[in-house]
Amino acid sequence: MNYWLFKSEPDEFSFDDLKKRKKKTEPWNGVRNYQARNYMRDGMKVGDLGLFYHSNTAVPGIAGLVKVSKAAYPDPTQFDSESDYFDPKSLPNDPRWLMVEVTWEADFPSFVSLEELKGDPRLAEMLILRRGNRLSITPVESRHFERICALGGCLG
DNA sequence: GCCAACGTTGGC
DNA sequence: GCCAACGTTGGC
Repeated sequence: MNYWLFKSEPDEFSFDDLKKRKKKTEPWNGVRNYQARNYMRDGMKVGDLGLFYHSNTAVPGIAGLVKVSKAAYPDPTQFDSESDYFDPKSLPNDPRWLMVEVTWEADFPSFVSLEELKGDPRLAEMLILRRGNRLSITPVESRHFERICALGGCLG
């Protein structure tokens, strides 16, 4: 099993929004970065767990847990000229962008703020904490994942 | 294939 | 709203 971090701006789509979705599931569309796409394509398997991170908001941090419920497949928004995510250079017979689907898995009894993540020496090497990191999807080491779950009061 | 210019991200 | 950091673009 692999672990991941999914960034989302809560003003656009929050962890609570996910919980309110039908089947608590949402296609993770709109990823337009090759490295993030490759993580989805090459690394993500159904059943992998993810940390749902709120970015670009007053108190950034991790709101809860999601599970990858569908493996990578072509993101239809790349072919939709009405969509913000439309990519005229992507061809239907050779799609450039992929997405997975994520499903709500568990709330964190306590939100784990970015400040808290930064303050924990055990998490110092996390990709998300590296300067200038802007990837919307990053892999998470199991030791980091477990530590963050403990901070959030999840999974015993 | 270099690299300057540009647009975006995201914490603060 | 500022701005540092980064990815992408496109002229050469």
